[in-house]
Amino acid sequence: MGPGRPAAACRRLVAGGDRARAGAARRRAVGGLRRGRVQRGGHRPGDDRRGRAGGPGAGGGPLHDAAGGPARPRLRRWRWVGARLGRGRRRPASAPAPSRLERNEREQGMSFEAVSSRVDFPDLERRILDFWREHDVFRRSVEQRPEAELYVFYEGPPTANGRPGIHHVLARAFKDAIPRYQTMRGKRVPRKGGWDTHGLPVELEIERELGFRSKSDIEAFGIEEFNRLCRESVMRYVEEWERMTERIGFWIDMDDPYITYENRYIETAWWILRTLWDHGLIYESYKSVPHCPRCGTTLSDHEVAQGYREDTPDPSVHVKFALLPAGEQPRPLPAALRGDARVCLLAWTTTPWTLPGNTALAVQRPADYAVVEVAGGERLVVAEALREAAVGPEAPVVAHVQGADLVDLRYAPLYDPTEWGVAAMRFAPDGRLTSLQPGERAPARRVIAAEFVSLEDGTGIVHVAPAFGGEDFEAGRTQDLLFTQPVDLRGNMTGGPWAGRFVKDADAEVLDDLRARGLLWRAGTIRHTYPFCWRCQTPLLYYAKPSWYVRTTAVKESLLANNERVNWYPEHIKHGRFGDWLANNVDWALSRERYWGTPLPIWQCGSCDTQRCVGSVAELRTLAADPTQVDALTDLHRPYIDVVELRCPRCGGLARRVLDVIDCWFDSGAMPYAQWHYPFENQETFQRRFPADFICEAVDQTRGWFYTLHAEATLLNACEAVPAGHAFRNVICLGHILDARGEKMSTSRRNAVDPWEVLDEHGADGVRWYLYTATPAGTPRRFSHDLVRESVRRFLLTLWNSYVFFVTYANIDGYSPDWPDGRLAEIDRWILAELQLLVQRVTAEMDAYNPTDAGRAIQDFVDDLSNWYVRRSRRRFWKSEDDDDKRAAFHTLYRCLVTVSLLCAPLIPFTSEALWQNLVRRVQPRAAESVHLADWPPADPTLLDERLIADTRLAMRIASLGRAARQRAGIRVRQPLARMLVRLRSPAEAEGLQRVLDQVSDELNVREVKVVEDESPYVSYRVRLDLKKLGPRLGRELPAVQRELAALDPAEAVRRLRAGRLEIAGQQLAADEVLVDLEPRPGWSPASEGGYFAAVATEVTPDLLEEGLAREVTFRLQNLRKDAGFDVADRIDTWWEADGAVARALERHGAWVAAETLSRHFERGMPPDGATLGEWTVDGQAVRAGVRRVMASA
RNA sequence: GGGCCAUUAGCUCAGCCGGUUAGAGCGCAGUCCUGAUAAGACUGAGGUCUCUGGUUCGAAUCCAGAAUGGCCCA
Repeated sequence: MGPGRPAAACRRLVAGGDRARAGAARRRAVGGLRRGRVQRGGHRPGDDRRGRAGGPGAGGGPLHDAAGGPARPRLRRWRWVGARLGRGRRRPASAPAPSRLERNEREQGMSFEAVSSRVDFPDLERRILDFWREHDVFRRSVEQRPEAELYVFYEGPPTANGRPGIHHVLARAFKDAIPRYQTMRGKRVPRKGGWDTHGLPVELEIERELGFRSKSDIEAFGIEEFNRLCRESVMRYVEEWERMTERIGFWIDMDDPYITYENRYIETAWWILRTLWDHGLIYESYKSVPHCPRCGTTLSDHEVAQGYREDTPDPSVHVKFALLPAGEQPRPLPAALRGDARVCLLAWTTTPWTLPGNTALAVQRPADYAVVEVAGGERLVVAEALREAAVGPEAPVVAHVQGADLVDLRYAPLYDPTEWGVAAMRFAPDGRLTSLQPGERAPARRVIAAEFVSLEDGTGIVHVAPAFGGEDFEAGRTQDLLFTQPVDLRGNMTGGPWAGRFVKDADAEVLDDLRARGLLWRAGTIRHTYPFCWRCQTPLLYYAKPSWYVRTTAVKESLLANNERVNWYPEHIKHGRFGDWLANNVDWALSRERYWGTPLPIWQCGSCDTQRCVGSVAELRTLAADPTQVDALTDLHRPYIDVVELRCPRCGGLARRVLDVIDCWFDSGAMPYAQWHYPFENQETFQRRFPADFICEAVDQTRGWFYTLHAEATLLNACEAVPAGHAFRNVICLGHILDARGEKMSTSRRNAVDPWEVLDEHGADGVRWYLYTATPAGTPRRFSHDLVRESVRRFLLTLWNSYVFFVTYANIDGYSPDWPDGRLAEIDRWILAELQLLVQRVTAEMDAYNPTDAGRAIQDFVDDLSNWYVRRSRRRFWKSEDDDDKRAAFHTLYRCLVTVSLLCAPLIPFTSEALWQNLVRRVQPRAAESVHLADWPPADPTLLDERLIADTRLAMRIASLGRAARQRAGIRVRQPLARMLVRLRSPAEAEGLQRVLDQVSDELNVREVKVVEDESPYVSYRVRLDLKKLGPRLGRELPAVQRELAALDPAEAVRRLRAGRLEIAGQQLAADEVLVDLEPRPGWSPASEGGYFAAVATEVTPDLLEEGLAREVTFRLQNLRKDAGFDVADRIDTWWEADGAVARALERHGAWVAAETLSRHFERGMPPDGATLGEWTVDGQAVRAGVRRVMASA
């Protein structure tokens, strides 16, 4: 028997005896597990082998019994949560007296409910959900924390107009993690749900269902019924949202949510508007606005921002505007433009349909314009800088003029809509548009100078149509241009040959017409970025019309200043995307000419035009011409509110409401106030819960909710109506989930992944874990089943298996956390040190709103726990003596698992709960009833040992080197080797490795690991400079030193270096400034990496060989046991037949093999009938064996 | 046209306050280990660290420019 083996052998023998004593309970636990495997897996290969090997007798006796025959009732292992919860249901939550069943199990040593490694996470999660529901865990987790320790979370209301997609799961997963964490940190985190119910999306859904094509369809149908349908449709989706929300474990109070369509919510919105109105921050203006012709409404800036589409094809046309003859000009023509030939100004446009609205051409005053001659003697005027691009290089230039020379010249209109019956209008001195009075002369169409004219594309001459573009409108107002609007709000031409045509459809016909008239110079197609309606995908038109605005530009500086108080994650959003947005702030277009939304509370007098803003229902009643109309209102929406007329306080006339509703984004930004019906109710609650500590949404909300929240807070704060100018202190800004093609997922694009499919297959925790750890919150991520599956396997299953391992052996030994302490082994102190590091790290990351790195740290820890701690410690759990070492191992693993379940709780609430219930709650009745009612674990600095962590990392690294060395020599690990040499990077490392050396030798199956400094007998050398140290010292001298060192004999260099007298190129080099690598010599199999060197002695002596063969046979026997379906703890009789070295090995190491395989008898000879047989070739020899289970005597 | 972010192995991602031979997981090939593990280890194949310049003794890392992609703005 080889050195070090006898003791292990003895321990194993005793272990077998001890297991036998553990009795029936254990067999129920572990044996049942085996049965479950067969049942769940169906027909498995192992069954076949067993049948063949065992022959006819295999069907009866103990085998039959163990395989799940009728002899024992089946255990409900898969329902452990349910079983546990079932009991919990019947007893008062606060009086956890152990049931008789529990006591029985305790007496039998069953500390924990048996669990299987073959876990069904979705099933497990459903049971946990039942548990939470029945024990009201969410509510209690909030209410058990002191009110004084408030942590405020705002729920960004989902738009309830569509089904939830996987991208919503992402947002809700992140929204959930932080509040759960803060709760465990002792904070009270109320989480009031909310629903965004208003707006175009909802209307569109109904329009689609009713088959409507325009607003007039709605009017004809009736606003009352239309809005009723809108309200109903919203409730339809809310239910599915609630289901998804619960399923993924997002804890939010959905029993008392704020709903933006409720009267009290609307009333708060009115209060906000009234407050702003009183401070002059609301105004009406006639402006060019982005208009959706299908929805028939203005879009706000941030709505437009949602809908830009790149690569949109549009006409790209150069159009000729003929100058009027000299006689009709207000001043003499420049010489270059005189003559008989027709002179045209060449303008470029991508919207031919706007040409009928043209009333001016703009040039840049200081720019140089060329006059070129083209076919037919016609002359074209175009900016010199763009001449070649616009008319080609071949056209001869006949003259140059300045932009200034062109200003004020008159040209012939391409079309004159006034002839089609379209009103001619002009701007009044106050900026408002007025129709021309009869007899009033219209402003002439002429050339103007403008700043916005580009010399980078087009022709340097810009077609101006004040009815459409924003710059055009402003030019019209400031330069007194004629205004004609030949297009209606539905985007149809209102007169002329194309009356009734949609503008985009009219484009081609306009071009045909111009071509026929010789006014088209060139027509092509351009692909550019163009805005579309963010919901209905109709191309937007810029259209001049009256609209209501919030004067956000008045508080721009405050918006910026208040942003400084917000922590953005990722940080770059703050001064990047969001900061830029604020810096480029424009007034908020507030009104919408729609139906399902918060009614704009502005009434205008029919006689004197006086406008007033109403800030509450009570005020409305006081002002109403007929207060009973207000009393009768049960719904503040249109059309009911529209009938309320006010008595004008100035002239006594009747005032009617301006029929608009407001931008639904304003609703969402009103949420901090409106969710409490502030200031009409809950003043104190509001004060305590403003601003929020935390919000979280996807990055598109920078222009959406993040902005509206921030803007309304700043505006109200500027009005001194609320105590802070920022609505949130910390915000996680999530990157989008992309589909397989890398495109953003969204309901409107209909490419969203169905979350149910993913949740049903992988479980919520798996999905959550993937979402947290795959990429940092702010970066976009692709989503696929495979990625989630991998995440589950890599982390959840690893954690689960460590947990199963613990429970299995804890039950065998009747472990209980109240066992006395053991004496910690180095490996225990190591994993506990790692655990402290983990606690610190996870705490810091969660404090920094970084679940990603928190999760990754946990994942790394669990990997170490499973693949080093548990793997290396297995035998310590098998040992039977109730000694210090075993207790230490159990306590250590227990502590790790419990702590991990706490650390994971905010991220994977289900699995954490499962661990907690079984590991903690079951054996410690006074512990928190749920992991989510427990406190966050503190780090224990006394357990933190950085040195030990470094030493163990080193041991792992050396073990890896050793495995590589074995691999290279082709010697399997089961074959013991005599020696391994290790050369480390420093004496300090050598010292550190000493205390973990036995982990290395055991892992590598070498009898001795020797750390050497002078490795010269075994190796040759290679030397390199330590650049990190020498770089700063030597600088430019470094390459020379490097050259000379390379020329030196390495062995000589090492000798001199160790003698402290290595001088190269005039530089004295210290021992730690040169790195020495080692190269192999015969008899040793080396491996080296990163300055470390290891070599195993490759000689296999007969002694070593025999021990290796004994191990080999042991391994085969263990597999045979497994195939036979024996329980881990079953004792067996073993017969074997072999010759030669194998026989010698088994004779010599028989006792050890017997102990390892729990063999009561280990005999050479023919196995009897009924034994399970195995036959193998080991070391070239045939080996046969048979095993038979010994009936338990208990 | 402008801004922000990204670009590292076939895929998903680390690394990035400059340092020697750039890593992990998945996938692939082979070998091994294993009575907790549907796991694990080792080896191999697979990288011009997007490109071009610059700074530096030294650049995946810092700087400038470009390209590509995503998001946002105009």
